[in-house]
Amino acid sequence: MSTATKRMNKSDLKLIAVLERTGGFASAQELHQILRREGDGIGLTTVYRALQSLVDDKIVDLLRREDGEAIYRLCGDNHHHHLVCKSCGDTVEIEGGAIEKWAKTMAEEFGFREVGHTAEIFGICSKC
Amino acid sequence: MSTATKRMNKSDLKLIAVLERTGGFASAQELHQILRREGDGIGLTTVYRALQSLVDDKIVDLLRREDGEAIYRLCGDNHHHHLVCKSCGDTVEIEGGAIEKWAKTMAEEFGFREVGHTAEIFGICSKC
DNA sequence: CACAAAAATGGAAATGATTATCATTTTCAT
DNA sequence: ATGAAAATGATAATCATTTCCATTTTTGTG
Ligand SMILES: [Zn+2]
Ligand SMILES: [Zn+2]
Ligand SMILES: [Zn+2]
Ligand SMILES: [Zn+2]
Repeated sequence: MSTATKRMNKSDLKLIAVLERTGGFASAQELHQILRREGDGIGLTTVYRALQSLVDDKIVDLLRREDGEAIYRLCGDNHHHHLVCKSCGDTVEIEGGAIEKWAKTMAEEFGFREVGHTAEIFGICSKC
Repeated sequence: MSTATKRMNKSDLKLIAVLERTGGFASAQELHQILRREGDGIGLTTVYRALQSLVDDKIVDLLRREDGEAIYRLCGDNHHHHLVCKSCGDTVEIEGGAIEKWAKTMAEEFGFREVGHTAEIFGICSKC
């Protein structure tokens, strides 16, 4: 059996730990700030490098915020979607069962692989 | 009959024309270069402004390249979603029947009104 | 342990897209 | 014509991400 040697340096592990702890998505800048706040003097460059390497190894997912900023999350995290109020900003986390199925079906139909998706709902909440 | 007042200035029309002519997606920088090459001295600022306005008016779609750069494309009037190849950028317009239902259901369940949604699927296409 | 080679690190500068400013020009209604 | 409002575009400012490069840490070997 060939061993898929994972080289995982200290920084990689740190980033994984933070991502586990925070859950969900975070940008490189945010992750860097969190680590700094916790007393870790890790450099921004290293954060970017570690994230890049984790993405290459398919350990974290890379998506984009609406403004184009890269955001990362641990692969395999059960993700959820959001229902956001355009007026007060209140947000509800919702399951996306139907979406997951839809994305998968569509991707298959058109022969896409390594598929991901984004989906958000926005409107005016009952309080507004 | 209510008048759907569309204010459409010269620059907006230029951008629409270029997008029609080129078809597919293009970034602001690319669109600017194309116009320049054709002898139009339009400024980059104006290109960004026009595109932003067209996006607001739902006349063009805004997506993201893999590197986060914004790309624009004329959008058909009927609401649809996209299946985008992360590698070559090829895009398939798809119907979102399941999504529409999901968004509506979720919104109702949580008492939201004036609801909209976004949903995109991305992956690697069969050619890549 | 000693020591050199390789890997990792991080500060500073460079890059590149997008946005903010602001003075000037064009459009428009009276 | 004429003043107000909208549009324009050059320039500077932002801000995330990359590059560079010098320094530090880790690792393998005798
Ligand atoms: Zn609300
Ligand atoms: Zn989902
Ligand atoms: Zn492709
Ligand atoms: Zn839809």
